[in-house]
Amino acid sequence: MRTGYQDIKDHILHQIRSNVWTPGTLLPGEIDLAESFGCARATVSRAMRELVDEGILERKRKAGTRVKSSPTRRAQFAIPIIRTEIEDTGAPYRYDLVERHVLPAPNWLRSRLDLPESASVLHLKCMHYQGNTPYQFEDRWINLAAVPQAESYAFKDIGPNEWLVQEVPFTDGNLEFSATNATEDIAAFLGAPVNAALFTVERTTWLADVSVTFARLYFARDYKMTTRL
Amino acid sequence: MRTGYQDIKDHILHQIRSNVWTPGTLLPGEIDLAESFGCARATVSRAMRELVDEGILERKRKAGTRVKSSPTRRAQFAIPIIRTEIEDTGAPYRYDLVERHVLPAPNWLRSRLDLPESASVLHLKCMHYQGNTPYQFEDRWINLAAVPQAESYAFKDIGPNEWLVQEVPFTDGNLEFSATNATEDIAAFLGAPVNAALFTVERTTWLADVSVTFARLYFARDYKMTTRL
DNA sequence: AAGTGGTCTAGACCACATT
DNA sequence: ATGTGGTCTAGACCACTTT
Repeated sequence: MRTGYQDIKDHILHQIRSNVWTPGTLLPGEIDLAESFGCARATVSRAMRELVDEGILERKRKAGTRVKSSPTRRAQFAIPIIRTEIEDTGAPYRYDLVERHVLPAPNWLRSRLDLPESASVLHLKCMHYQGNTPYQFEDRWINLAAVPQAESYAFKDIGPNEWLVQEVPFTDGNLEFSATNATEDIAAFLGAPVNAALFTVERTTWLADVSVTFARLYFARDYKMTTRL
Repeated sequence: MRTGYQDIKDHILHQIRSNVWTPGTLLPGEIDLAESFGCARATVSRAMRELVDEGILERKRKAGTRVKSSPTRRAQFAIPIIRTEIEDTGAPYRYDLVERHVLPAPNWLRSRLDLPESASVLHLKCMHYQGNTPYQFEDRWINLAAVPQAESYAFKDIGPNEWLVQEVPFTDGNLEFSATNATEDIAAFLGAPVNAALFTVERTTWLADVSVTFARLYFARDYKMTTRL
């Protein structure tokens, strides 16, 4: 069998794991490695490039390739559609629209989404259930200038999360994870005591230079988001 | 200038963003695209492969390449060394060891780390400050069977996080993000009211089949972890 | 100036999933 | 059986960074 880029990745990882190549170590150059593996330089190159992507190695021209000293391993996690996430647990998914209003964008939202003073937004409050258990409370704001068709959509059966994903492409976004003490309102919706610590995700998405939507997602008590390193 | 893989990525992303290629659309094959761009197939291949890695496209042999219908874009975030994270803000970093004990592993930890009944662990409580402001309370458990040299290390000046990163390689790990109500103890350390919602990270790391360490990190109030999509 | 990684090419063969 | 992506090669030239 021929030596593939995956074999080289494995070999490098093995050297690191067995402490042969410790953080900071300078690895042999691509040409040397290619020779010792008996493969083309491009193959070594791909292996090393992927290890850089995975946060294991650092490369600089002329300086060579080193084992990253603070292995800033990048955790990746997917942002699933909530319906899928719940259905994957085997439980039925249920969605409820709690409130729906069109209104002028409040100031805090205007500054967050960089909206003009005249901006009009659609504000939705929704509940997502796992079976009969409250799962997430969604506080969603949609920029009607960017997504005018949202104004005529009821969101009675399909949540804004899912609808937006299908309807509107986006180019950029950011996520903020934090913890929030449950207000009376939200506590009631989620069936949690007032002041319970809730895992909270705030998400903003943009289509090029235009902000599309902002959402605050409050998860039920004891929710944990998990990811692998 | 020659057409590079980055140009092709940009072009594909542009088609998607301008709704020419909507979710589900079948893209031309590599050979066709290579011809229309006037480049080698390998170049197109790399562009598409990276877009798959980024969660934009889906590929299946024989079936071709499609725009992913539920753009499960993967958020990536780095797990920095806390000292670096703080120093990057411009503020000085301060570390304090609060408690340090060697003890038999409690049951909950044994089951979490898959430790034998006789296992002995090092338990540390530490505080991390940003300037004089409490930043994070760290509750750390180290498997002394995996890291015997920890027993003789004082952790007075360097935190276990940083020490472990330099000292012990790891192969796997997982992260859990959640929200916790501050207990009296932790509230005092972090200067927060009792019951304040604290963003919490639980991290387990393994070296092959041996568990290395488990940590609970409680962040100060209002901490937000941010990442881009 | 020189050495390293970064990218591209043109061609080849392989592996897999559908037909 | 066929068509698609997946990978590899051998060589070339470029770009960056250090000396």
